[in-house]
Amino acid sequence: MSDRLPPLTALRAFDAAARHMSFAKAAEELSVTPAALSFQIKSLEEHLGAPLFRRLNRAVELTAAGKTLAAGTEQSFEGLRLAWRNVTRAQEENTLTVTAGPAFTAKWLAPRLFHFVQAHPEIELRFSATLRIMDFDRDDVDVAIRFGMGGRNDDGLYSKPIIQDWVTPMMHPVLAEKYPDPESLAHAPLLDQEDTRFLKPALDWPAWFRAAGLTASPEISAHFNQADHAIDAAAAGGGVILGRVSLSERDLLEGRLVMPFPLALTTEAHYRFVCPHGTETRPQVAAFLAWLEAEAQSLLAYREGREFISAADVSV
Amino acid sequence: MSDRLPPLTALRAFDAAARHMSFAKAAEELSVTPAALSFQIKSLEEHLGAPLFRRLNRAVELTAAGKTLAAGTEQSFEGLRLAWRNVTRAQEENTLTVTAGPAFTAKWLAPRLFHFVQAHPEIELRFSATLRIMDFDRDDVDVAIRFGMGGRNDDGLYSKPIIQDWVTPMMHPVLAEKYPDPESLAHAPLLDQEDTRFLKPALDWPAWFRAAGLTASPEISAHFNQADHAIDAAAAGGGVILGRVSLSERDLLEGRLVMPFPLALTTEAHYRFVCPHGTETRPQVAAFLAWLEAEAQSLLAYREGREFISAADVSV
DNA sequence: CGGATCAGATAAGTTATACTTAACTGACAT
DNA sequence: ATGTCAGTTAAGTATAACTTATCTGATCCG
Repeated sequence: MSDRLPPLTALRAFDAAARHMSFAKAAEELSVTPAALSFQIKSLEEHLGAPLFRRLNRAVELTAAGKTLAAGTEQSFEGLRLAWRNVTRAQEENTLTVTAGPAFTAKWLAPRLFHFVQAHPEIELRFSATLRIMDFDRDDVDVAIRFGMGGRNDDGLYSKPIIQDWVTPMMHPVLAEKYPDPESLAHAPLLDQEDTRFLKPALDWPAWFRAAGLTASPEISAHFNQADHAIDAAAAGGGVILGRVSLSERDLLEGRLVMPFPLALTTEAHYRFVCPHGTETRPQVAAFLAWLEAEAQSLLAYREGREFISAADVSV
Repeated sequence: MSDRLPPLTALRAFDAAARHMSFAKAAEELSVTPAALSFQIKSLEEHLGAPLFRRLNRAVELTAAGKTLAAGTEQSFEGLRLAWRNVTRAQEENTLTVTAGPAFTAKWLAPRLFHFVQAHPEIELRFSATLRIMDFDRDDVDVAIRFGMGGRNDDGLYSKPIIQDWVTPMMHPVLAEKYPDPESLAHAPLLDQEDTRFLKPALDWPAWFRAAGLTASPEISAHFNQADHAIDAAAAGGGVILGRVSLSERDLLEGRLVMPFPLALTTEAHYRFVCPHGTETRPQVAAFLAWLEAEAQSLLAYREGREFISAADVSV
C-alpha cells in the first residue's frame, strides 16, 4: 500500500467537521457552502471505503473510523496552521533586509541607523553588505541600494534613484593648507578609489584635472579597492581623495575632511533603491524608501556655491 | 490576521521539496511533473510574499522563511500520513462487522463461528445482533443478514439470497412419542414464534394445519417474540414449534429436536446477504459471502424425503 | 573546449477538483 | 399542521492543478 494521502481539501473539511461536530459550522470556518463540505466529506468516505460520520439528520457523530482519523488530523492541521502562522508572522513582522555596497553601508546607511530606528522603532533593519549583485529570486533580501547607471541587473525590478552623486577633492584641513589651490594638487598625495573604475565616462583624477584645466598629470600615491577605506585614510591626513559627498558626509560634518575647491564633477551614475516589483508597497519597504528619500535631501545643501561639470564633458 | 492556510496542495509540494531538497524528487514522490511542482512552490511563495527556496540552478536550498516553515510542515504532514494510514489500515484490516437478527445470530451464525475462524483466521468477525434494519450510511456495519422478502429496505444495496427456508413441526423426542401423527398435534402444546408474523402469506400453525388437511384449530400454549427462545423451549420438551430448519440445525443434530412429519411449508421469505454496492468485492466481504453460501449448502440435506407445500397455496 | 546532461522555470493548453445555486429530505420545534 | 434547521444531491460554473513543450544556465564529461 502506497503512502498517498487523499485530497487534502477533503481531509481539511473532515478535520473542521470533526472539531465542530457540525458540517454547517465547519463550512463557515472554511468559507465554503455546506453543500461543498458535505461533498468533501462524502468523497473522503468514498476514498476510504467506510463512513466517517453517522448522519443523525440534524447532527452528526463520528464513527469508529472517524474517531481514529480525527485523533490524528486535529493536531496535524493545528501544526500546519502554527507553521504557517510562524512563517507569515516572520514575514509580516517589520523586518527589512537591505543590501548595499560595503562603503555605502558603512559610510551612509550605518551612521543613519539611529535616525531610522528612531523614526521607525517597529521595523527591524538588517544589513547585508556586499558588492555582489543580489538576485531577489535567489537571495533573501527585501531591498537593495545599488550604485551605477542602472540597466540589465534591474530588469523586472522596481527601481528609483535616491542620490545623484558628484565628486570633488576632499582632504584633511591640514593638507588643505598645504595645497591651497587646484594647481597645487599636481604635487599632492592623491588617493585612487577603484570602486568607481567601472563607470563610463570616467570619474577619476584625470577627469577632474581636465575639468580644472590643469595640464599636469595627477600622481596617484595609493589605491584602495573599497571607498570607505580611502575616505578613512584621507580623514587621517594620508592624502586627497576625489570623494563622493554622500559617502563623506559624516567626515565633512565632523571636520575631518574639507572640500576647499568649488569645482565638482557630476555623473549619471547614482545610488538607487531597488526591490522586486510589487513589494514596494509593503509597509516597511515603503517606509524605508520614504526615509531614504528624506535623508538624501540633506545632501542637496552641499551643492550650494559649487561649480559642476559633467564627467561626460571632459571625457577623452 | 485570519488563520487561513494557503492551498494545501502547495503546502504539500513545499513539504516534499523541503524533505528532498529537490523539486524533481519531490515531483516524483507526488506523481506530478516538475513543472507542476515548481509552479506550486512559486504560488506558495507569492501567497507568503517571500521566497522559500534559493534556486542554485541545479539545486535548491531553503531560505530562513523556508526553514521556519519546513520545521512545522514536516511533522504535520507525517502526522497526516500516519492518521490516514491508521484509518485505512483499520479499514483494510480483515475486520468484518456483521449484523443479523438475534435468533439467526445465536442459532446459525454463532455456532458456526469456529468454522469461519478456522477457515479465515485473518478475518476478525464482529457481530451486531439486532432486529433493527441497519442503515449502511448511518451504522458502522459491513454486512447484514436479513430475513424476509426483500424490498425497499434493500434499495441501493447489493443483495443475494443465502437460505431459502421452510418450516415443519419440531419437538423433543419424548413429545414425538406422545404425539406420533399430525392429527395428534391438535392436542399438543404448540409454541408460537412472533418474529415471522409479518410474513404474507402467513407461515404459522393455522397454515400448517390447512396444509395437512386438519380441520381442528391449533391451540397455542405459549408465545415467544424471539425465535431462539422458542427453539430452546421446544428442545427442553416444553412444546412443539413450527421450526425453521436453519435455526434449529444444531438442536436437530444433537438430538434435542426431531422432525417426525414429512410435511413442510415453504415460503418466498429467505435469509439474504446485504451490503453496500461496491463493497461486495472487498476481500473479507467476498470471503464471508462465499463461506455463508458454502455453509448454507448443508441445509439442503434436510430436504430429502420431505413433502413441500407452499404457504401461498394454503393461505386464506 | 565543445557538446551533452540536468534541474528548475515558464507559457499555453487541458483536465478535473472544488466550488456555487437550487431544491430536496427528514427530524425537531412551535 | 406548519415552519425551521442541518445535511444531501443534481446540475452548472470557475479555477486550481495538471500536462506538454520549450527554454535557461550551470555542471559534467569526453
